[in-house]
Amino acid sequence: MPNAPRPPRRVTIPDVARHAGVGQATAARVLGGYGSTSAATRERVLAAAAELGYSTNAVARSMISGRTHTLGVVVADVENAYFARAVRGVADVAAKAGLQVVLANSDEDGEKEKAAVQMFVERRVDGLVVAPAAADHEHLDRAVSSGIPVVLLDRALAGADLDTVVVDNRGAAKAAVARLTDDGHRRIAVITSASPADDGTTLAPGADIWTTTERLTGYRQALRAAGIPRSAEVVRHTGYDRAWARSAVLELMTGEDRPTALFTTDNVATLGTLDALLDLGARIPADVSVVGFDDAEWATLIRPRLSVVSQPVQELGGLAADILIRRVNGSTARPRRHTLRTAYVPRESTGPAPARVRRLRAPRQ
Amino acid sequence: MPNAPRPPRRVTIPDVARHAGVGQATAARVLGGYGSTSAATRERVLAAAAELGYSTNAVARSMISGRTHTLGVVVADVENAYFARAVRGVADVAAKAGLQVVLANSDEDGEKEKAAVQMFVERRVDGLVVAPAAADHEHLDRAVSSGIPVVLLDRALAGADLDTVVVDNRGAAKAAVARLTDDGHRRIAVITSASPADDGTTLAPGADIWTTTERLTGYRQALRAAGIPRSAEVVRHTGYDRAWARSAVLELMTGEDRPTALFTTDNVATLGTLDALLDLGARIPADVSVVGFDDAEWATLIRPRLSVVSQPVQELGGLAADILIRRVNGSTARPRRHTLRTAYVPRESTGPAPARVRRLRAPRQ
DNA sequence: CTGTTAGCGCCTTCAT
DNA sequence: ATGAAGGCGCTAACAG
Repeated sequence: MPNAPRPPRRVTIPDVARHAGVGQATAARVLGGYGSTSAATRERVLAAAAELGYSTNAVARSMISGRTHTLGVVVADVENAYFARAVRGVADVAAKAGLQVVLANSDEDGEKEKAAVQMFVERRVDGLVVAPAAADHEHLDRAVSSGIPVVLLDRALAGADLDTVVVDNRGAAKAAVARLTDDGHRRIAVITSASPADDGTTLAPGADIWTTTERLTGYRQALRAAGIPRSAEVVRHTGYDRAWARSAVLELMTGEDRPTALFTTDNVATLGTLDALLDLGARIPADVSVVGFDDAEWATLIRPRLSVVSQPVQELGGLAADILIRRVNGSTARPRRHTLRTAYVPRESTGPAPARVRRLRAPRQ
Repeated sequence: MPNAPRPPRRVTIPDVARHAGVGQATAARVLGGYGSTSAATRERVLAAAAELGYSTNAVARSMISGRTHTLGVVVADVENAYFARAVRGVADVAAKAGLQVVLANSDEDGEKEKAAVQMFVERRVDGLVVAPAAADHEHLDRAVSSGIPVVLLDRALAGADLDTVVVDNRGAAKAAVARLTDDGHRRIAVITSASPADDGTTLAPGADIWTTTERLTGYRQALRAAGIPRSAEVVRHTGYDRAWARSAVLELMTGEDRPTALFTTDNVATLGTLDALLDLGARIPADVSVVGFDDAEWATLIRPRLSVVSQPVQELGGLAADILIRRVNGSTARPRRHTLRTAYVPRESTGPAPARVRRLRAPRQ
């Protein structure tokens, strides 16, 4: 990196003070909006400031106040609609409190997450929202003990004494799958994305699991409640990749004893699953029912419209910001888990199990 | 707001120095990674720092260097996939240069944008990426003259002497519509979203227009080139709202002399358009061809797959960050416009104009 | 190689 | 109501 030249010197309070012919402290008082000053001097100072083009130096102010009016946010990837919405939720609430949001993408990489948290601590953000990718939480605890409150978003972390904002993934999944069993489905598969670091057969050791694990647990509970044996469970981990999900479903649906219902735990899996079903010429829901986790703008675009479990993503982000702001303002309430409600949104992709399971043939392709 | 308590005092360099039994400057040299120190003292300082849990105060450092290692980004809305991708592009390049990204959403509101820019200037960000919503650029010029380089993203601003990263909207639109005329379409409509502040009939006065205007111009040029008279132009402004776009298309397609091809200038318009077409039972492309601007994950999910004009959104963001970094490092090149290439992606939603225009009936609904 | 000493721009006593 | 002086935590000269 070429040695960056330092920026030009900006107009400072002493400059304004001199120009206005008042003391430095006086100028500071009117420009900082504190203390008391006579209307007359205020005018002169303001005029001088305008004339010189003065602009507050928030860095210097932070130096003294110890607050940066900034919230750090670590998510896997802002490009992911889920995180984009969550970030928006954080940003909106933050903005109302005069805080800005600094963003970091972890790409589900624990090391990147730790590096980001470290930076945020050094930058003295006022609070931190983290959708954890790393399985441990030492780095987060360190942030907290150095005075920066942390809120976990979307995913809980075992053993972490941190505020956590999540949905009841297990219950939501269980309820969704229960609809399927109620409709007579006995052979129900789960299609789920694992972390990209993963080899596709087992889940990566990481926190992103928590969400997935919970949803899988909910699925199992629903099957159990319907009297379906463990041996009838069908789980496909596909890696966080649409094409991968597609081929997994292609294989699954053209095999023996294929499922009559598919539950996808995230939108990447859903997209790949639908790709496969479309290519197979499967009729939804006549041949196979599909339920996705998380709503999406295209869920109502496709025909049949996709039934989903929707979560209040923006609210999750907003609540995280809220909690942080409260802590910044001195709250010392015990950290706790906040669980927001999901909603099962029945649309057209789910229906009764077919009386006869039609055989699906792989596309020429 | 409750008066925020100031944060606890953190471990500082003097603390570490004392603990290590060295002078303050020595400790600073080790911890700041500059100057030279003996291996022995370095060890002691590092040990002391680790023991006390020292962490650099980037705020104090910024105070001196004048750099915050931060880029401000103002977009309409991170929730919008387009901006999410652009932000990601900026963040990736920024991260490689050790910069973080601070985010602000303008919601296409010029005032919000100005407030955000103002904040960024006060915070002394090292550079600013703005997808302008405001039509004027005084606030941006002020940022520049106060030493903060600005890059315009996605939208140019008339008369602004700023680096600008865009695509050739006009050319791309013209090329896409030309495909339609080549396919024999003579009645081609444009469906376009205007700013939400708008009443739906005219475009709001703002910069977001630039993109739209250019695309409309391209559309007109293509028609003209195909010998289609101005009187045959069909333009529907729908407000930035999917349902609105849907009803506009519903009305348009059930009326007299309906179009045989639709060109949508953004994804909200595309979504609403497809909603309408689906509800009308229109066969695509037999009854009507559709071309969208901007690719999307669902463009290949629907059948027929959607033909689109795709733009390198991440690259746009990355280039913006690049330019900024170069300027931070001292470049004084004249600001210029950088135009990235788009690609027309033919898929299945476009085809020859129908020989006989089938009448479409409004759905019972 | 190391320690001392000024500030960076602002807020904050403390006097006046 | 206003001014003078000290310090937030760090870097940068300058000596030694």
